[in-house]
Amino acid sequence: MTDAQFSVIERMPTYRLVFNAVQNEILSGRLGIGERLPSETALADQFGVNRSTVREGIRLLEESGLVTRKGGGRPRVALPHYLDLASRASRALILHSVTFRELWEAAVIIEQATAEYAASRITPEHLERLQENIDRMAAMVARVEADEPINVDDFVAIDAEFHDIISEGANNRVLALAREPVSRLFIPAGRIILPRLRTHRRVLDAHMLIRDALAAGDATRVRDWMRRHMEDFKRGYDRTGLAIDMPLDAVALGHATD
Amino acid sequence: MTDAQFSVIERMPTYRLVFNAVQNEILSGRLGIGERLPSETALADQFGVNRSTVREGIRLLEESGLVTRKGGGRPRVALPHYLDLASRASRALILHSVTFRELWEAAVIIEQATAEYAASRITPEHLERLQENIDRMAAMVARVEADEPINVDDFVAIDAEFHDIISEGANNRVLALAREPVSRLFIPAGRIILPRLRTHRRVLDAHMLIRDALAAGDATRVRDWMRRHMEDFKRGYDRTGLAIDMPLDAVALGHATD
DNA sequence: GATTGTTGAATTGTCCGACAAGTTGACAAT
DNA sequence: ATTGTCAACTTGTCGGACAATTCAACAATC
Repeated sequence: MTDAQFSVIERMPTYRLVFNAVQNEILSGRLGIGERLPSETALADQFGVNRSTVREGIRLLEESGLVTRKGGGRPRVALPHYLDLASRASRALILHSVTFRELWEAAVIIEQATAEYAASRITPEHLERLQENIDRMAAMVARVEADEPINVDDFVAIDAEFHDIISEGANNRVLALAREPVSRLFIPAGRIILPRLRTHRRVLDAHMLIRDALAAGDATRVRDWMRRHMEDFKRGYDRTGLAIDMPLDAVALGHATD
Repeated sequence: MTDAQFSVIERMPTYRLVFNAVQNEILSGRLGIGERLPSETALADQFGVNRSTVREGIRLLEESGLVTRKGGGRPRVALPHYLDLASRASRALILHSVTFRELWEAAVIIEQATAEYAASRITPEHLERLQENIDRMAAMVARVEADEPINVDDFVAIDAEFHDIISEGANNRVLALAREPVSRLFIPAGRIILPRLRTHRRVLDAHMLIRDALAAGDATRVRDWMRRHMEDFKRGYDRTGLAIDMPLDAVALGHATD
């Protein structure tokens, strides 16, 4: 009754073979990071294929991040930065219509853990950058409270930067990778909440409390304030009237084209 | 004294313009998911460029996941699955020489949270799959304890599958995205630990306890057992004598070529 | 009626050859 | 030490070409 099961036959196109071949050279270290790739004609000769085919293979490498073409011209071998993947990840999540609930649940976990690790590892240099960040935000809050207009995007960017600095301070690249796409998706949400509810002062206060706890190296206090900060954000979202289980749809895009 | 600051001039190559143009068509919905891309010649005419140029642009789309060429041939518009990014993410992490400590710290956080959410959301269907998974693992453990040889890769795969099922049960795609690269990097580590320490029985016991707690919907118990399970793993790693702050180097690769 | 051939048009994969624009590196001039 | 010049090399883009596949519609068969 049951038909026999066959595994899919796949005959890769040549340009993909080129891609794999060069990729292996890079991953195995025979082509070092920063080195210039052999010229297209050289590769074409070496592989015994046409230059056009090599070019298509190189495009794959380019998009996969193993090769960058700085400025105008010569492509170099690069090691793809893990955070570069974040933009694609957040794009994929939006296309899959993830909800604010999913986003927030993940964020509250990751941000808390990040902050907690940071408490014992953050350096004076990071604390200084946090202070500088807070100063900038304080200036904007002052303007808001004087009813002067501010640029919402700038405020949100400063907010995001604060959390990014803590992420650096946590000194864990795996966690940073997990955090990045989440953090990016938060930005459009922030853009919606802030101007409607004018929660600027609350954000600033929370940041200062977190900074203090970090400076004191008090992990549980850091964790606790971060949690409250995140819950505040969720309350803000709730109060905008946006349904928490609605997808973060295309509104969130905006700077789609890299 | 200070030189004037100029913003970088960027002149994109044409193939990249093609990439952006088609990408926008897709993201804006004018090109629907599953639809076939216009033919290369059609695109070339439309953009007023050569077919070769269009092809290079399509390679970028291909690698970025917005277009797939099923089996042999015709490219279709696809929405990139977020989990597909994971292989690239783990590759990037390995190239950056992340340490087992970083990996484990992230994993313990994410797995705990995932399991905890799963406690209140997991479906009978998922519980059934967990049971089936446990049965398979039990069979292997029995063979190990009878000193019969087993395939380590199979055991590790079953282990990973157990955690994947829970991740599905947690019903949070953002968390699943964050979890995936971490989970993948754990696999090679598991391959090292298991055969050396023969911890198969311990793993199975932990899985059964977690399954029971999930079935009972007891979030704190789930969380607790998952934490212990993860800590067990770390102890296992410690006892292999591998330094926790050493990078997970190329050993972890192995199936590099997609 | 559903599966299995047939056939012809459309499309992809690959190749070749060509050329303008730009980059690189060496060397000369200021 | 910066600036100018020049030749060799590369990349980006173009045009045309052809075999191999895939697709869709239709015919044939059980």
